[in-house]
Amino acid sequence: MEDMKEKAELAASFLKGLANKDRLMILCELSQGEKNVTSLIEATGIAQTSMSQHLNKLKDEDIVTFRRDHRTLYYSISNPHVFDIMGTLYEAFCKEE
Amino acid sequence: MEDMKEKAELAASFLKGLANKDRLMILCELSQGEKNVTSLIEATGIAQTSMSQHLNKLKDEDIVTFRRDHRTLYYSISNPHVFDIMGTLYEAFCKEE
DNA sequence: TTATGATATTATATATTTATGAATTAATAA
DNA sequence: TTATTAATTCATAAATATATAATATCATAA
Repeated sequence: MEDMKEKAELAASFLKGLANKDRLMILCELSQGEKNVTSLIEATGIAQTSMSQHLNKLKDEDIVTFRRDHRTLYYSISNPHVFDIMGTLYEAFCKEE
Repeated sequence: MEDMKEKAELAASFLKGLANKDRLMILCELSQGEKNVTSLIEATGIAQTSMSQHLNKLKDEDIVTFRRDHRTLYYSISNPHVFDIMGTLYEAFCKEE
């Protein structure tokens, strides 16, 4: 009851992490494996400051994580449920018949 | 390429339709079958004006539809992909171990 | 050290979303 | 007709999200 409201709030917050064109494009890239920030910028055309902010939001929602190698940060998807959602979105919007 | 941006925009818009605590609670109710507005209000505690606006947004995104029976409007989920997403959210946030 | 490359943070303007009160429509019963 | 029930629409304030420019940090190479 109240429990359900809490769950709904958590779930909504998670979905808000995904519900943005740029962040979906980032996740689409990351679904192929880890990528560093510069290559994400090149692949998507998203501005550097904006990329940082989007990655930060994805981190806040525990959707992605990263590791550092020298100067370079490699990001990757850390929440397996994201793959399910991406799969559904692919079915719904990217499949031609 | 550009194609992907369009798809990402559509998908983001769809997710935004879902990414709200109140709308998830509404969809949770509707996942059991069609419900009229008054019973949705009773079940969720969402204010009447707010309920109307949320239902309208869900309609805009083609997530729900409705039929009228006399004075009463019965809403139901019209997009089957919503069930997939709800299933993933259930796995991620509502399953205790 | 200093310069450079890779990325994050801060500030801020703009746009979008959400909440709420007041008024409105649509259907039916009295 | 008029009143009532069921629901929507409109207006607007408050909260959040997004975009962008400027600055800062951190690691490394010269």
